[in-house]
Amino acid sequence: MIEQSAASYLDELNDVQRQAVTHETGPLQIIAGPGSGKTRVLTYRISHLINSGVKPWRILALTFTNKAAREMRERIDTVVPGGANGMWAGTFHSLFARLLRVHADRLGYPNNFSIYDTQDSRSVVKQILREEQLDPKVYNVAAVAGRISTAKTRMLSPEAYQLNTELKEYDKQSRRPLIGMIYEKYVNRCKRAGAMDFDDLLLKMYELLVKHEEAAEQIRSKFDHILVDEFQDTNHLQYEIVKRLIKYPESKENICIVGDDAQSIYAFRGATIKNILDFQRDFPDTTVFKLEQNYRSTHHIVAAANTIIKNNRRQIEKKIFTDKNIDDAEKINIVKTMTDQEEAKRVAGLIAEQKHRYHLANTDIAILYRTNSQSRLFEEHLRKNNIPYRVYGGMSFYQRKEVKDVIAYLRVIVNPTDEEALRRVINYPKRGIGQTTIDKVSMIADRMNRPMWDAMMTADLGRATAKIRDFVKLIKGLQSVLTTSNAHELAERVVQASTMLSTLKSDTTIEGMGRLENVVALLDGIKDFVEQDDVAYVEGDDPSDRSLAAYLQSIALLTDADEEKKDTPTVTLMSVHAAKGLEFKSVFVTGLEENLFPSGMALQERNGLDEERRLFYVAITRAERFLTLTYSKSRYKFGNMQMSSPSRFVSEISDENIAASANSSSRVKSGISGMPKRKVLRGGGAFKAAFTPPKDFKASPVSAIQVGCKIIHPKFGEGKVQSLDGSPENRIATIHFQDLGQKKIMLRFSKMMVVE
DNA sequence: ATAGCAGTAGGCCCT
DNA sequence: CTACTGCTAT
Repeated sequence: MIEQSAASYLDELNDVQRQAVTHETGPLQIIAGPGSGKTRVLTYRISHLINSGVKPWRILALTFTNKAAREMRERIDTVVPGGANGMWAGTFHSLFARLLRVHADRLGYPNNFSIYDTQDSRSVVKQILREEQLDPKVYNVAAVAGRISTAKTRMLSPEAYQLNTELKEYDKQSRRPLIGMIYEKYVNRCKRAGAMDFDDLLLKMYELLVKHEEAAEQIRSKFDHILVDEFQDTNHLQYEIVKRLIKYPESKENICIVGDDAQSIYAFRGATIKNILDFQRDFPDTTVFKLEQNYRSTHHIVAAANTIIKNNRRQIEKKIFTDKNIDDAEKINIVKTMTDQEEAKRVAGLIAEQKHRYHLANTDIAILYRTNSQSRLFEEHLRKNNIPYRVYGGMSFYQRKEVKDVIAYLRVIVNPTDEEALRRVINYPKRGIGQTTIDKVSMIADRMNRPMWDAMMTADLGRATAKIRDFVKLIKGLQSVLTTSNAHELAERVVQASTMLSTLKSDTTIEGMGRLENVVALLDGIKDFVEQDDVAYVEGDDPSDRSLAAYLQSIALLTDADEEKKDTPTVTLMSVHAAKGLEFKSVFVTGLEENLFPSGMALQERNGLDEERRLFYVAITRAERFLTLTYSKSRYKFGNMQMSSPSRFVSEISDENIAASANSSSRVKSGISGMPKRKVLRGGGAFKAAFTPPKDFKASPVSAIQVGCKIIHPKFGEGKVQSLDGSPENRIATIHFQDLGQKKIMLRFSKMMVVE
């Protein structure tokens, strides 16, 4: 029986793929180039394991997005009908959250702990900064939260952070010496709120495995096989956890990691290729397979990808090849425009043309960009051309205010100590509880060393006491039906009882109606969740956890890539990061300009350019047949028109793979030498403070500002650059202004135009 | 003490 | 462009 079903799928594989799929026990590493059938190998391998008698619930498959896990499940089901039932497949965060629900009490958290998203985390930091009266300009919220996140990923406790000289020194240099103290307060706040942030889901899992042997043993013994997808994008902490799950006495070390160092694009948030190298050290018996045959793209695209990635230093050696040597395969098209507007217009036009000429469906086409803010112009022009599209990323459904509000109510009902959720709804809809009262509650809570909720139930708050008690009563009333009603019924009660529904209904503006629609859509979504019963059965777990807590957990950990498709087939607009793992017949990679792609920030970081190049590699290898690269000579940035030069990546592609229409004249070599010369412009220098910039004022890129340049500053007027100081990203120019004398200016924040 | 408004400063990278 | 801050009316 095994042989028969085996034959049907093993025949679909090439030699290397088959060896990887049928490899029996012991550590396994699969290096998988783009389009090399990685997902197929992974799903067939799991199917094969199940066919050979491994119980699905003893398999742990860690993916990067929930969508990837879902698709894996579906594909396994087509090979082994019903086979994926009970398999542990999901993201690191979602599976660990599930395991932590069982063991949270050992770590001092309630089992119904909340999950703080990035916004919540920042809001906690902001509270602390306000209380400590730290200058928000110096202590930038995002930067502080970023430092805390880095510390957690490096497994440093607040105490360890305080003792780490390197971190201390860095903080001192960036004039934020108190980050260690803020970190400590942050951790206490989260703990008091019974909340874990995204990093905690990993960190606490690690803590559980290291410090709580009984729980660790229980978790380890659940799994016979562990598979990790996109291993190149895991961070150190994730790898440490995986190691502790699989390395123990008598372990068969059935671990399979799949990845491609050339597609590592998350170093900026701690992913490290070092994990791959460490893996070979930690598991010396590892069998390695390299999937090098590309089944996705034409030879032009594969050739371009190979040429580009060769420019990177140190990488695992491999040569991607294809036998799709179609003679008339379309070469790569390069489109150059004068403005970003025109770029969007051309792309929309080309899409219309391709659809017509090659009978492409909307879903065959994707527009990729480096930053989400670039989507706006494409949307505009696609609309003009009546091409349906869908933008992924950016503000997702669950990040909208009204949706977050409903969810915040639900969070408070499940876990009233969740302070971020509480703060969100304590005065929404308006019930006369202002900042002063909230601050007072917070202070009392601090003194009691208890959650705000406790203070709200008991403390005397003067005039506001009655209002607060009413709110407490509202929440308690909803809590009392928590066990008797399902998540959907409860959510309906919430919007009624909180008067959110009537408040929204009374708003008859277009936006107001949209908000109401969103809330209704959310309720529908909760209903779907409650009614859906095809969720994996997991041995030892509640087979059908449709509870409100389970719902909240599932939505807290959604990623951009998980957004559901609408019914209408659409053209896809997304960032290159979000496009990882996807493929399209026709791909437009846009905004290929220096300081955009590669991004200016990345260029200043060590190894930043290499990561940008890998990102470009990922972008172009998404294409099956048609690849169009676009760039513009100018672009609006920060509300200013900026000149831009073509990305160096474009010139790294060999001419033989580029379509003839994109002749040499459009292939401008990158560099800023092409800066147009400008006449000296005299602004209204007569009044010192009231300088008005000339009409054709255009900010020049920072790189264009050199010692000796004459510049015009929009406020200070004309001046001459005396000297440049500081790091490249924090370049400080000393400028002698005609009217104001010497001034030091941070180039990052000011917009100046070079005149000579 | 709270709510709504208007002006302003900071900031647009990817999770 | 937008998310905060401070002001003013209630």
